[in-house]
Amino acid sequence: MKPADAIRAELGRIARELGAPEGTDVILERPRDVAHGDWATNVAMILARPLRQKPRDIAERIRAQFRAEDAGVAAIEVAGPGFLNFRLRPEVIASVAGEIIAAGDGYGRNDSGRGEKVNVEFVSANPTGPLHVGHGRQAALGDAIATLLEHTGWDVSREYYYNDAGAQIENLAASVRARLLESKGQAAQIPEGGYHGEYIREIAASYSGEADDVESLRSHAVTELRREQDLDLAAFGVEFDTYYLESSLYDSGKVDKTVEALTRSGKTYEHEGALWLRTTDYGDDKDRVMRKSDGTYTYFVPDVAYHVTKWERGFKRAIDVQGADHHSTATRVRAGLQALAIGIPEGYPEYVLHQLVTVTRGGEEVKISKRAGSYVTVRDLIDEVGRDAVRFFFLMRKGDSPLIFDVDLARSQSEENPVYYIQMAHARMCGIFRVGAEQGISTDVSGADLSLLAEPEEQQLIKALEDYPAEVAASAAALEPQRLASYLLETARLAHLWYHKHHVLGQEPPLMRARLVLARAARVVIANGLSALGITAPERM
RNA sequence: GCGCGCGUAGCUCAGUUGGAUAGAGCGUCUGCCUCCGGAGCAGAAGGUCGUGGGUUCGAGUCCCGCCGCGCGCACCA
Repeated sequence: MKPADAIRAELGRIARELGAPEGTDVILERPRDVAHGDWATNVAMILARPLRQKPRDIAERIRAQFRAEDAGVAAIEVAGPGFLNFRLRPEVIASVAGEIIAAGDGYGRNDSGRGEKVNVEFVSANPTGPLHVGHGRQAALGDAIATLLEHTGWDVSREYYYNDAGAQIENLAASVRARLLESKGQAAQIPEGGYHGEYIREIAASYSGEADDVESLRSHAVTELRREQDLDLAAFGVEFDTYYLESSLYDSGKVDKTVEALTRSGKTYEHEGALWLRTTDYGDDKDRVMRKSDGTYTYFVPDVAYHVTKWERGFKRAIDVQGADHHSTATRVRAGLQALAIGIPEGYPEYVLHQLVTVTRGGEEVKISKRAGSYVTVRDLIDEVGRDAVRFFFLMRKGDSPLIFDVDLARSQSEENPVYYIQMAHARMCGIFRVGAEQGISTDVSGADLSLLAEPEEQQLIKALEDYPAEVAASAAALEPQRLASYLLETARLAHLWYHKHHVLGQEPPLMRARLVLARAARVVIANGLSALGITAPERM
């Protein structure tokens, strides 16, 4: 049993004896200030009202009844308005390092998802051009969220939705056709809303069919762009389980079926030749058109049909990662799903929205790339700063904030660059074992006496390592990878600090063995954390 | 105008779902370091958490108003 669990159990026992109401949560917190001990609880303050006693009096009674010895507690103090602060015996703290090594790659995982299916949809770029930086942020976010869910026991399916039907694809085909004709010396113009990037010329050049065969031209263009996007994703190290084509929703009649079902629900009406859905019944600020007066559907109808398939495919939970410029779709899609009244919960799907990305170089905003013309591609970034740095930079800020991607910082191989700082901490821990092996030192740590890990830097580092599973759980539950990123930065800082202050190799064998355990435990946590974020943990830099 | 989001150190941002004296990096200043990798370390200065109310033992965190910024407001996607 971990020290914290022992304390929690003992507090629970006493709380019951004092007559605490059923279901009283005993929460242990890591105090911000180390002067407040290793663990603290506010349970006495929580109990003050139901027990009708002063918080400090309750705290005193808990302290008196606490079996400190059994729980590995060295001292308990009552502080402030009624906090109970616990100080553990150093060897009890140190013992955690051994458990971390034993758990290895599995350290930090839990099964709170109970193996239930969850669908995580992200990127979902239209096949009309290379992926841009916003897609990169989505790819990093979506993939990390998916991995975090896997680490917490969910059966995750990564899904990519291709909007391969509709007006923009026609524009794409028309744009390629214009470049094709142009290359043959004929006058042609890219249509309004068409695509102007260099890649359109490349697609035109690789097309061998007739310019007037629009069907063939369109399919060629989509194929080429899907291939290109696949290469971008491969370079980023993102793999999807499913690619879902919008066109298949039309082909299979699912769109028509959805419209019929919505019409039957009585939530629609005809107005000025169009078919409307009463999305205002579900919190929208105005009703939305489903079928335009020209007979075609607006985009959100296939979106609703698409999400119905997620539900029917057995995903009781679905998460959509999207740019914040799409936030209005959330209300509409949910409204459509509710109107169908087929048992889909109100908050389905969950949305993780992220703000825009600005790329800067030399303090100036970068706006264009060679191939795409009007925007920076994710490939530009990966080529320039590497996959790991791109991923980390996209994950270190919460999605709610706009993100400034500083290319110079991401490239720099110094401690100013957070991803290098963390990877370096990992490499250093590995370096100890590498150098040890070179010097012929046995790095066998069996039977190490961990009570020798008593230096303040060691105790602090171990406590941080002990917090890793809770950080993973919190990060996954909130769908916020940046929490884990912050945690890793702090843990790397503590690892660097320890490394510089205390040597491992060259110490008396018992102390060295204990410190080797700590070095390995730190390595395990940093490696597991980086892996949860989709970032590699090199053994040397 | 309406909806969503965001205002925390000079800059870039964290902030353990409501806890104790609000933190980190960069920058600035003062020192240190022959080392398992100097891609280093110790310390200092720096704050009315946009603003005004409210909720309660306690608010950066929750609620309301106001100010500022971003995004969205099509029978586009």
